[in-house]
Amino acid sequence: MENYRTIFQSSSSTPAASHLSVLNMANSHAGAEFQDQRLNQHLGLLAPRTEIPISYMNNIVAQRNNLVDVGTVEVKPDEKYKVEKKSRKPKYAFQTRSQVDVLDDGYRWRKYGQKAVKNNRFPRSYYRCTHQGCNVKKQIQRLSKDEELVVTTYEGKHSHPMQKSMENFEHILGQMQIYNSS
DNA sequence: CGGGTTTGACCGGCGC
DNA sequence: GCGCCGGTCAAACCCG
Repeated sequence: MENYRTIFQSSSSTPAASHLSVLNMANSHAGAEFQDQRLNQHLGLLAPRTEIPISYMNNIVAQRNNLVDVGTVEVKPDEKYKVEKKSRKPKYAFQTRSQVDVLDDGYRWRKYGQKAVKNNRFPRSYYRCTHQGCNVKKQIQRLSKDEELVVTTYEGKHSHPMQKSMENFEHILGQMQIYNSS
């Protein structure tokens, strides 16, 4: 059903590098499209002009041959992908190691659902951006595989600027533990 | 009262 | 067609 795939770093990495991993691609020819600016905006975490080391994300994409599809998200066949092409929204996931499920990412969210998902003891939570007319959603899911890992998935693009200051992002960045391939 | 969350119902897609 | 699964709705509820 989902028109994207989530990719995790192979777990065969060294302990030091094994924390993190993710990201996903909004479409099948992903790599080239991950300009920092766009990724930042789509994530909805940052003001457009903020400079942050999100470029690490690009490294992950560039190195995606070393990544492993964890299979948590179904991938649509190309046929269906084309059908949905015009209506597709950007969709990004990332993973944090954190005690708390919901990170303060600077936007206001209203929870509209919670579901138990198969093969996971933790429920998945569904949130919508509360800003009038803004259609962005996100899902938050803690993995039972590794209880400290929280996957956050953003869908859509905010139609408005972020209200809160940028400092909030710092602690998220700290938690993101982005895999650095170097 | 106004905004949020909780929670079971509902619904559509998909596989059998 | 049926049942499972994941996503959403919405009524009830909660709280400042």
